[in-house]
Amino acid sequence: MVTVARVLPNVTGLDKHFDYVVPDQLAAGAVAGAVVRVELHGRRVGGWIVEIDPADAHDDADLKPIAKITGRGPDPELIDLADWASVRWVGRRRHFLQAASPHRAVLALPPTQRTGNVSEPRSPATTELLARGGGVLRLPPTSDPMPAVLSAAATGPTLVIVPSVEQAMLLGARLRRGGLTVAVVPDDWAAAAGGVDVVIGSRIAAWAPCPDMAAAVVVDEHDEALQDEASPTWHARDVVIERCRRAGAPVVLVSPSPTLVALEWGVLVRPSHERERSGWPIIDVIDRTDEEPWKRSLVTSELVRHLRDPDRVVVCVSNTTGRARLLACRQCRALTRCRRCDAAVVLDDERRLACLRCGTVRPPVCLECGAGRFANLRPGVTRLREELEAAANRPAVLVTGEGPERPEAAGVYVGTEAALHRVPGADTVAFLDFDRELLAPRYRAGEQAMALLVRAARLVGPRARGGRILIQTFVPHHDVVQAALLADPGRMVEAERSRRAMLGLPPFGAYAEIRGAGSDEFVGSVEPSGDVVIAGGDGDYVARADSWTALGHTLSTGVRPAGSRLRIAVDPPR
DNA sequence: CGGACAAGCTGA
DNA sequence: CAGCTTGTCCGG
Repeated sequence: MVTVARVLPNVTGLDKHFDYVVPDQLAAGAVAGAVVRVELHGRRVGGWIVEIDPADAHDDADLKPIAKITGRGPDPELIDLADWASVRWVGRRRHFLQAASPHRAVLALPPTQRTGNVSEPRSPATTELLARGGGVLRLPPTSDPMPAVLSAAATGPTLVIVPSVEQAMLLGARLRRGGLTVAVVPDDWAAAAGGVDVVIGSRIAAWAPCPDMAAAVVVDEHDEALQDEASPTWHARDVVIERCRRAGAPVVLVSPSPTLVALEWGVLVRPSHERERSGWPIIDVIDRTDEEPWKRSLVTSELVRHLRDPDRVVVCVSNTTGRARLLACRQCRALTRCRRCDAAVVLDDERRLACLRCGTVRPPVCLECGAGRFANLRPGVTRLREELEAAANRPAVLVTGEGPERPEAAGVYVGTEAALHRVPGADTVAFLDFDRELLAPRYRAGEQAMALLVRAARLVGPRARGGRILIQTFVPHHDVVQAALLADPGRMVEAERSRRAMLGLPPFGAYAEIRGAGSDEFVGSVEPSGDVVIAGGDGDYVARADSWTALGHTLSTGVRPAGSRLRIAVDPPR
């Protein structure tokens, strides 16, 4: 009786498994998840054992032997999770198994190093949520997630996801100083697999080993960095939720402004309004409808007053990279908005007003006053820095994605969103043209705009330390603006919920974009089923369904044409 | 994916 | 019909 191992080769474009014989001398390491090398079509390729002695094994006597066991890989639970994710995000299993594997070969695991030492103050709210089986914890932007993580770690081995590698290293170091054993993945993959108190990392940690996992914490659940922007567009929050559901472990999603997906998934616990308010900076809303829109100046008198304060470091943010143009009625000054979904609309080639978010098209007539002439409010690009420098009477430094990682020190910075990442500290953040974020033609625009405010809040600090955010907008009563102003992110939820429910958008529906060379053939090969609707044409499609499983299973029946550069993006962030 | 091989095309 | 290109299939 020979042992047969089913192997998934780590070869791009091939998502099939093959059976091999396990030679006696390799029997010890030939377990499900092991990283191996096998001969395939005359070449040595890497791969993973996905199953030992499968029931439907290739029964030919001439199976080739496994050539080598390279090292450890994902446990069987993670292999199953990769199968689930390959349907959920219509990706190849290989992609997820790679995420679940160490970067360098791991031959043996270090011994378990668990202390269970949790000494520092914890978060009673987290403890309560964990006891209830998990949920959503809203914390103001300037408060520390560490107590929540400690509360989880007090229950046993804990998986922690944070948005960036730097945050993982920082929080990991703090947890170590607190006496816990910590594996920062992917570097400490072997230690994580051996067993530690806390396994922590960026989104890839959703796939990290965490034996006997007792709980998981996702820090900054709203952060876009938790989703892979390349296809498959998997989201670490959703992977962790499914992983913990299977393992019977509770998850706590922590965020200053939880997404609608999180709020639909679990119960919300939030701090007292006083505590939440004190954790936000002061928000000043500058209503731009007070000015003449065709003057196009982003340099308002209120902004100038702040720029001229020599004691404050001011960061001015204006995202000029976006394509969406902003129009206002020349007669009544009202911003042109979509009648159906409220997003900003643009003039298309046929001089109609087109919504880039929901596709609704209407004649070029102002909804407020019926006039037919519009002013383009799109501001200038690099000239802005000069304008602000002149207005501020002190030097202003330009900060963009192309510039240096650390800009030279200055009192005034002007830049794109990158400035919020690169400027080391500030007293005031001014969003010169917040409507571009707020009304962007993406269904998550509101949440993404709120995420920018959260980032700005962390840069300037809480109101007690003088932290201040200026928001220049034509829509001062927008839910997102009001939510920030009142330090109550819950205020933006209801409107968002009903809009998404009406349009069948996540979490009330599932959708995916299919585009690129080969998409016409792919869409033609999909077997229609259930409520899945695919619309579009000419290499650009949108598929919709009531649920992710229906969508994923249906799209998985599609055949990717050989050599196609097809991109299937399930719930893409942008 | 990338090699093998079959079918299709060309020029003598 | 050799010699070459193009396309499709398959791998254990």
